[in-house]
Amino acid sequence: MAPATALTGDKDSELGELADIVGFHIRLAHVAVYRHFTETFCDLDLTQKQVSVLWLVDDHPGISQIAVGQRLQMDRATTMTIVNRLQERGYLRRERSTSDARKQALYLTTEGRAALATAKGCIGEHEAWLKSRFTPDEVKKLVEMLARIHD
Amino acid sequence: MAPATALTGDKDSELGELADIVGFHIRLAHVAVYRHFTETFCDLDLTQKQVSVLWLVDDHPGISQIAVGQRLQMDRATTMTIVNRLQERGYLRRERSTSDARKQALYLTTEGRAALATAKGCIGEHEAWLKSRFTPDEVKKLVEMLARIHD
DNA sequence: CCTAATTGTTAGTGGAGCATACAATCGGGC
DNA sequence: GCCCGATTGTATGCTCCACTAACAATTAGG
Repeated sequence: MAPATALTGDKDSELGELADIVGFHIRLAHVAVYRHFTETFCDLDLTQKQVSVLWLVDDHPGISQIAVGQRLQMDRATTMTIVNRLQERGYLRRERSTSDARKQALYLTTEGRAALATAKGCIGEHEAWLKSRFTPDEVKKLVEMLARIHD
Repeated sequence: MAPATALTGDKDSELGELADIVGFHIRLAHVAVYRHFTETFCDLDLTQKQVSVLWLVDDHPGISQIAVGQRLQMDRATTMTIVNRLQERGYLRRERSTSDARKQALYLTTEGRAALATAKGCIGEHEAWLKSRFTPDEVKKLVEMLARIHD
């Protein structure tokens, strides 16, 4: 091997041993997806997490904060800050649950539903960009393997 | 469907439509990996990024900051903060490159090499935890697909 | 030689994750 | 029915990561 700095950037992936680490590739893939997401969503000013929360609340009206956190792998404090932000922007509202007064029931506002609808359109493009790298079978396999990691 | 809150958390993945979004699974998998990483690395007090940088510098002594950033998908500012931290902790040092005075050449210190060696051991466990979900063929396929995303 | 591009640096902003502590509420055992 | 532990939400404060914008030094090319 060349002693040092034989890497004037002609190839893009001079990763060395690091290329064998699965977790490393997951992190890089996540960063790449995150970057593309924010680029295609600059006009909406919503993050992945925020859209996920809106989506989940839309699918499960009256869901509690803790349940949102569990499904999205966030602790209570993190969920709080995101819900706070979305509430400040008028996208969702809290109501104390009638069945369990400890819980907050979350609902989308009309504005929240509108924002989510727009976001879903953008996510369509985003997903197309992502899926263009794979056959439908590969997509299925990839999702299944990723689910094995986060479940 | 039940009108609201039929979700008392008996199943873990009541994700609804969200389950069809590839980017969403990547994010969840990343969070799960990140969490496990930090748990097994609490004694070392190094983050994934920091270890990646140490590893990369070890593989490519004299590498420039910009090259590190390119390979790890970070911009210059982010690379700066990480290199600063590692330098403050005495794990690497900067030298102005002789061939191009704009560049900083990065080298690990003895302490940095020791820290990296320890980190690699922990990463071994971490990777084993991750790979235990898959056959060797699946690991290969997964890495290959992730690389298609971040390249 | 002058201009444009590259690299590093600084400063500031915001999102996200985590730990801790506290209050309100619920549930089960007695 | 009452107390105690568990659950849920809330507030505070910290760290890390990613980004932008500006600026200085250096290099490369016309």
